[in-house]
Amino acid sequence: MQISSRFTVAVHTLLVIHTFKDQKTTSDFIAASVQVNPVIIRRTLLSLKAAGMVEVRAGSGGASIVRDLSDITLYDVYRAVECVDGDLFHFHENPNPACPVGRNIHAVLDCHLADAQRAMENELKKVTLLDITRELQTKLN
Amino acid sequence: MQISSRFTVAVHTLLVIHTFKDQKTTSDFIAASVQVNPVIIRRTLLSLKAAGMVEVRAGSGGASIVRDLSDITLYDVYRAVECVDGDLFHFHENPNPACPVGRNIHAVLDCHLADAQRAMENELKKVTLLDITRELQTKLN
DNA sequence: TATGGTTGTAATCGATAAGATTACATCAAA
DNA sequence: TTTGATGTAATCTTATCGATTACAACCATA
Repeated sequence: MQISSRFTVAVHTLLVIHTFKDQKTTSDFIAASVQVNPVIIRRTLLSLKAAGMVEVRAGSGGASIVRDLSDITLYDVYRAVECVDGDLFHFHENPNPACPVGRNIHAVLDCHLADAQRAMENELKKVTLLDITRELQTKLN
Repeated sequence: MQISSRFTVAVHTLLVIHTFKDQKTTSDFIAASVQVNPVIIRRTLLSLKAAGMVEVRAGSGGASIVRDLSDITLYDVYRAVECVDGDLFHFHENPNPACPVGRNIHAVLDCHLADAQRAMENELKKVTLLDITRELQTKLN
């Protein structure tokens, strides 16, 4: 199983808003670049808005980024749109407490899973949208 | 979306086989500890066998670990049972090449996603089954 | 203020994947 | 040969994602 594309869609969305900040970046416009349904983009924007990253103009249309790009990490975007209830690894629900292994499996495994998840998240925290937009600019030249 | 429970089920399975190595660890026996259907355990064992970690006695029943515990990392188990085609993050399929963002989104994002995935996997590589069994033994005392 | 384009949001659909379960052929040892 | 396991296919349920349709609410502007 994979982490859903909501994350990459959200990053793409933010990059479009930034790149075309002089135009009206409607959900249809963004959807044309991402090539997903506009409703997906609207839902993505709702999540990003809830996280305080963008503002969306209902009625007139368009979205803008309202936080400094250097203050938005990939991790922030990941958390804003991904439905992770906190745990990356799904644990089987009912290990048998009557068994010494079942009774202790969580105690011996949880910390290692948390370490792995944290390592992944820390990597995402290292990269800001500013970094990404600069890399994008380099590609465009 | 989460990584499936196949991974934690597989680790649990290996721990049961090791902990009860003096008994006949059938799929029913293991399933009773994990509390999943025995067929799930049999499929898990098939994967672990394909990865050269266990041998399973068809007919007579039971499974054994056939590699040194210090030579089996959590990452090995993860790869053996998890259907990851390689990528942890699912990328939206068709970014629009006619858009400067769509055309370059992979170029600017892929390496960061790979870094994050690698960081997670490296953490899993640090932990061996020997470590886990020792921690389990500590809990049991 | 009437219009038209846009957002917010619900509802439905199809696809995919996981795990549960049933069934049974195959196998190996007693 | 009987008995208890494994190997494996098939089916079912459930959950989630993304696509899609539909429409009310919204707002700038003509």
